[in-house]
Amino acid sequence: MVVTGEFAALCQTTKNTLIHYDELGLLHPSSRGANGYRDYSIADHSRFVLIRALVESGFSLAQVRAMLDSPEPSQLQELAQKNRRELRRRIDDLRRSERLLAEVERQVAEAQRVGDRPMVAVEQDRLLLLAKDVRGLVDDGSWEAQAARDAGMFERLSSFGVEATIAPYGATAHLDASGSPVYEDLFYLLPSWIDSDDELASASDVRLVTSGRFAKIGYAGAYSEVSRAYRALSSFLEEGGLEAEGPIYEVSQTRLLDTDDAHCRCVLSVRVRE
Amino acid sequence: MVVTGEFAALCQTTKNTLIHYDELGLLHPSSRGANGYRDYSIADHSRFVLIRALVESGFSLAQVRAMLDSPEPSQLQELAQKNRRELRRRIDDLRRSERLLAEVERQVAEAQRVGDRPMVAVEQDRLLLLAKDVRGLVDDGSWEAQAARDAGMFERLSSFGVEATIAPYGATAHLDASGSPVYEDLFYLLPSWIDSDDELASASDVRLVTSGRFAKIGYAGAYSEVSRAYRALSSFLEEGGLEAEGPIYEVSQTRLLDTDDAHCRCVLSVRVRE
DNA sequence: TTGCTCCTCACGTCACGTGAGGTGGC
DNA sequence: TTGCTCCTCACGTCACGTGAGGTGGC
Repeated sequence: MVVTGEFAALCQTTKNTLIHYDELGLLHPSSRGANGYRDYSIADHSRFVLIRALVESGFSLAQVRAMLDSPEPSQLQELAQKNRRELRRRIDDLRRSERLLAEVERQVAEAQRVGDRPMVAVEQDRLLLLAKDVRGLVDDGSWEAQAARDAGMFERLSSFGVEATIAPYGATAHLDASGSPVYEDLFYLLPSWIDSDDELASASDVRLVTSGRFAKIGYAGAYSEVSRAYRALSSFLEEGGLEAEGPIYEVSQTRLLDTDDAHCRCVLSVRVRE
Repeated sequence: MVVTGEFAALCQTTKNTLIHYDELGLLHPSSRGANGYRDYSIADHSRFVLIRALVESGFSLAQVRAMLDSPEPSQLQELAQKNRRELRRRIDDLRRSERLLAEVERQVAEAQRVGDRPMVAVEQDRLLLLAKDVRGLVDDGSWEAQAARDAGMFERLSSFGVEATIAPYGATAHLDASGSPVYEDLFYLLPSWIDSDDELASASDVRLVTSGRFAKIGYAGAYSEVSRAYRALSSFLEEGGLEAEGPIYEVSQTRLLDTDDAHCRCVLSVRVRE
């Protein structure tokens, strides 16, 4: 007598699942004991494994039941083809998600590596996707106008795939007389696996920041006091006799950790003349 | 004003999902109209896309909420790593399922191609997994003994992966004086993508049927009358002056179509001397 | 007014999971 | 008797889907 618990262990599943399938008429045990105990056979195991394989291929329990109840060859063929296409789509989606998670890991590691001690490091090429009309994105005029801009930005972002949606974003800035930042362009930093060789770099809203030596400093704290990091960076340049070239890039590396103004983490970097 | 329906379209989702997330506190619209209408902003879109990316990476809504509520870098890192491993596992599973569906397609196509007209065709190498103690698998002595055999067979089968579970199965046979089949060994036909080069071929319960020319005939009907196919195959050999060599392989190609004895589809094949 | 949206309950669905209360075999 | 299983309701869960009944803007 192969009873429910034992059979569940053989099938690497739970009793509840077997009882559920029994209730649905998907898998009745081939016999019952005098005491009402379910008694499974090898044929039941074959059927169970088949059911599981189909369920994991994306069929619903109802579909599986229909297939096992009236197995028409041509219909089966059609279903298999349809589900295989669906499976391939899901595999592609999951691969994109995997890249997303890899990017999250990379960003968090980077944020932890760059502390609040300034340093000079070599950066690779970086692609910035510029957000037009910065004022409109920071302040907001009318909701309608913002919605229209939003729609354009949404589309442009999604054209880079899901990963772009957690792309680090930031702004370019220069310093005013008092050493406080004045922002110029808002941008998204495109993921490093996007190649800068192709047509992208020539798009009007994409800017390539070529590789080179950059002075960098990390900042974690309230966003309202980010200017302290700017001052620390200035002091570092001055003390090291380094000459800045071009704008300062303020990048919020980890969108995920960036939930309110009180807990902001970002990295400032500026190119230094060789 | 970017209202629920409009925002849902921008997000490629449904109103219900947005309302659900609002109720869960996962994504409150950044403001409400005087009439109670939800009003979404670009920040809400960023948050939504982030939520979706995380959900599709395998996080539950509760997990996503926890991450967005208190984003601890080290905890996030850990979660991302864990989910990435899980994702890779799921991708592998889906790829196996995809191969399973491809095998289903191949089998159904094969079953439709081999009609009930006998023919001679070249077959590639085939690997048979032999089921020991045929009598025990067909008749059954005690349930206990069968369960013990089952367990062994189950394990052996699962060692070939999920696809093996819909592997065509069958039996070898020879003909008695009246031209009816006498069965010898029960076997499973291992999927064609399993390579015969490795240690497999030397296992005691695996038999390699080398490639060559085979006489074949398909059969669809009640299993109780399968001997008609055997007789048709015999006649075909006789009329063509072909000499059979070795056993006749009776293979039920499509486990999926094989739900009861009344609707059986199988293929008979036997090697012909060159 | 018509046709469209929006809102809030409230219940349904899918594939199970989880006790609750009672029985059965060693 | 103790400790284990088994059984059958019945209700819970997760991520939404689906009307039901009422309101609001052009």
